[in-house]
Formats: sequence, C-alpha cells, structure tokens
Amino acid sequence: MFHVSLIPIRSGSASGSGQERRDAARNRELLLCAARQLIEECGADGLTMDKLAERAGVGKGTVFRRFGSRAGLMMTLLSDAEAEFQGRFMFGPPPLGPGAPPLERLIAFGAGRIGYVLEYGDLARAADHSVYNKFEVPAAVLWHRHIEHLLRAAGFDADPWLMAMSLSATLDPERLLHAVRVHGVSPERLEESWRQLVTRVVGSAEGGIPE
Amino acid sequence: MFHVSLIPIRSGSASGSGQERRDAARNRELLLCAARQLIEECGADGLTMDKLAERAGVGKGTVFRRFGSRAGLMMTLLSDAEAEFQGRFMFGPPPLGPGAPPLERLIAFGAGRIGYVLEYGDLARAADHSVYNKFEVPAAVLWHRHIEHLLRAAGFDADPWLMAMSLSATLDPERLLHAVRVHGVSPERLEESWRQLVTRVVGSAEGGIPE
DNA sequence: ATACTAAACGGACTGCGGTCCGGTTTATAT
DNA sequence: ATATAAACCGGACCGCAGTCCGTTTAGTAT
Repeated sequence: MFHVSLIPIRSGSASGSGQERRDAARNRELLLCAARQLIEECGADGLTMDKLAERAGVGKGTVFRRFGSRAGLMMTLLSDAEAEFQGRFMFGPPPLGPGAPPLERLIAFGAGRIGYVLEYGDLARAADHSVYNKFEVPAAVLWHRHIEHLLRAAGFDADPWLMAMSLSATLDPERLLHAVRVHGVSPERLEESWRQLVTRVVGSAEGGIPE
Repeated sequence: MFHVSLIPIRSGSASGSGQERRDAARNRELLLCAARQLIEECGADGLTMDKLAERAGVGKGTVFRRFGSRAGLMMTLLSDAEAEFQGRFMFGPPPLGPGAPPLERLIAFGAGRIGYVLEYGDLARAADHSVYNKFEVPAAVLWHRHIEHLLRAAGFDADPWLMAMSLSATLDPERLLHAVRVHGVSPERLEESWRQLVTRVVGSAEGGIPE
C-alpha cells in the first residue's frame, strides 16, 4: 500500500511551505482531541464551534483559522478514513482497485462508499454540509472523476461527466442516511439497488476492458 | 384542467377549520408581497427573515408563525408554480400526463422538473434547504411516488422505491444549478443525460403499457 | 542576549434562523 | 353592549457560524 500523494483532504498535518509553529501544532492536536471527545459525548450534530474552542482552551478565532469552517473540521476528522478509502479504490486490490472490469469496480465503489457513509454517519453528513460548493471539495471531485473514468472504461460514451454526477447524487450521505434511518432500508438493499443502477446504466455495452 | 385536491404545498390560503382572522389574512398578504419585493431587490439568497418582518411592518414572530421556517416561506412563494406542475404531470396532456408510455412520461417528467428548477433557481434551492427532512416535504414525497409508480408501470421490478430515490437525487435543485452555473452545462444536455439515465434504468424491459 | 517580523492568538462582535411569552385583537356567545 | 376565550401579535432573546482586529508569541537575524 502506497502513501504517494493522495488528494489533500485538508491541511491535516504540517504541509505546504515552511514549518508549522510549535504552538500552532499543539493547538491543532488539542482541538482534534477535544473534537473527538465532544463528538463522543454529544454526537457530531451536537458539536458546536464555541464548545470546541472552550473545551480545547483556545479562542474561537483559532478554531476557524485552523479548519476554515465547521465542515472543514469534520473533513479533517474524517481525513484518515478518507485517505484509506482513496487508497483502496485507487491502488488497492480488485474488485475495488485496478484489475477488475470497470463495471465490477463501479459496483464495488458504490458498496465501499455506502459502507463508509453508514460507518461515519453524521460525521460524513456534517462534512458535506458546507453551505456552498460542497461539490468542489477535493475528495468529492476525486470520486466524481473516478466514476467518470470507470464509465468511460466501461464503454459508456454519452456524457460520462453528467452521468457521474447522477451516480454521485445517489451516494450522497444525506440521502443514504435518510433511507437507512427514517425508512429502515438495509445496507444490503442499498448496495443491491446501486448494483442494479450502474449495471443498467453501463448497459449491455461490451463490458469494457479490465485495467 | 382540474383543481381537485392536489397535495397541499403549504398553508397558502385559508384552509383547515373555521375562518382565518382578518388581521392574520392581512399580514399574510403583506408578508408575501414584501417577500416578493425583497427577492426582486436582493435575490432569494439575500432575503432574511428580519428584513422581511421589517419590510412588511410586522413582528418577527408573525413571520415564523405564518411560514414555520425560511424554507416554508420559499415553498409558499413557489406554491402556485408547484401546483401547476403537479397538475400537469398528474392530469395534463401526454407525454407528461397520463396517456403516454411510462418511459416517455419519465423522460418528460425529468425535463419538466429541470425546466422548473432552472426557472426558479435560488428560490427552488432555498425551498429545499430545510435543515432536516427535506425529503418528507409533501411535494417531494409526491414526486418520489410518481417516479416510483412510473418505474413500476414500465416493468421495473427491482426495488422501485430506492431507484426512485436515486432518480430524484439527479433532479436535486442544488446539483442541477451547480452543473449549470459553475460548469456551464446547458439545459438540453441535462435533459439528454436524464433521458439516457431513465432509458437505461428502465432497460429493455418490455416497455410497459401506456396509461 | 536583543531586536525584529511574521504568524498565531483570543474573544468581542455581527448577522442569521428560530423560540418564547406577556400583551393585544378578533370573533362569538349572552 | 359586554364578557370571554382563543387566536394572534411583536420584539426581546437564544444559540450558532463565521469575522475582525488589537495583542502576544515563536522563530530568526544580529
């Protein structure tokens, strides 16, 4: 398993030019630690930026300088899991990773994403809840590109970009969680419906070449 | 064109038991009028509940008692257009209304919805932006049921409920507007991609019976 | 050690959606 | 006309995300 430059999730660690100042690093750890504590106590939805600042013993400005927004904080908290998932579908073993036929990979991608969303629940939803351009977040762009690429590889040649958007919409955390929590849909049912969807979309097109 | 009981969009007019009090009716009109003014001046996103209350010359509490929330206000503002659209796809002429084969109706439904969203833009987005259960709004439930019904009629028998959810996701105002405004996608491209999607989903299933 | 600068800090402040409750108005019954 | 109760009103109030700016601090050059 490589650790080559995945898509930068967030300024999780000392990246960019120069070093990170000591106090900044200390506060970052303090904040992340306090955030995990609070989420355990109140749930992701119960975490407020004020409580976080107070718990970590820093000013509110510091919280926002570090994470930019509430959604940014949530992304940072998810960044490990996210990087792991990215690693799996980009470099991992088939059928999720390269080596399987595109359709198989699409099916596995959806299943993986469904599992991810159900595992992290509110956290994933809160991370998506950036008021504007939640579609331009690096991770989201990567998923979109990945789906688009698999569609092309599977021989789908009618506007793969838009079709990838439609497929991404299906995997939206808010919708998935709503189906599961409000309507009691099982993860297996979600996966099966996703399988139906992508299978039919890719269609009886020749099936594409494994890669 | 019938005016039989469509799905109640919002408490648009004096519904329910008894009469609406005079002052209440007056204030409702004042508020709707002021809201339209403000949207013309500042756009839907620029409308705040405080500004609205001030402009209408009523207290803030009155605004929320009337509409419940910001999203509720937006829905009320859209209720005429919404009722008209509902009337068209439920009772209007084919291919949107009954009489055409299910697949044709599905295609027409998507096109209609795309047109609707693009026409009302931010207003439609703001109406959807109810923090919780934006999926349980009566109008949304109706669309979902309609799609599900058309899927069944078209011979799709593998979890039409979830598939309707996926298709609804594609028509989400936020996504559609993002594609158009940020990526310059044309309405025609959206419609064509929707056509591809539903055609493939319904698949080479026998095609269903016109109804 | 000292002086200097850029970065980080903190908390008061703003604007927003939404709630609450004591006072007021309207319709109805007498 | 008068009493009564329910519906309605207004605006102070709350919690929250996000911003601003005067102050402090960590590294660096001398």
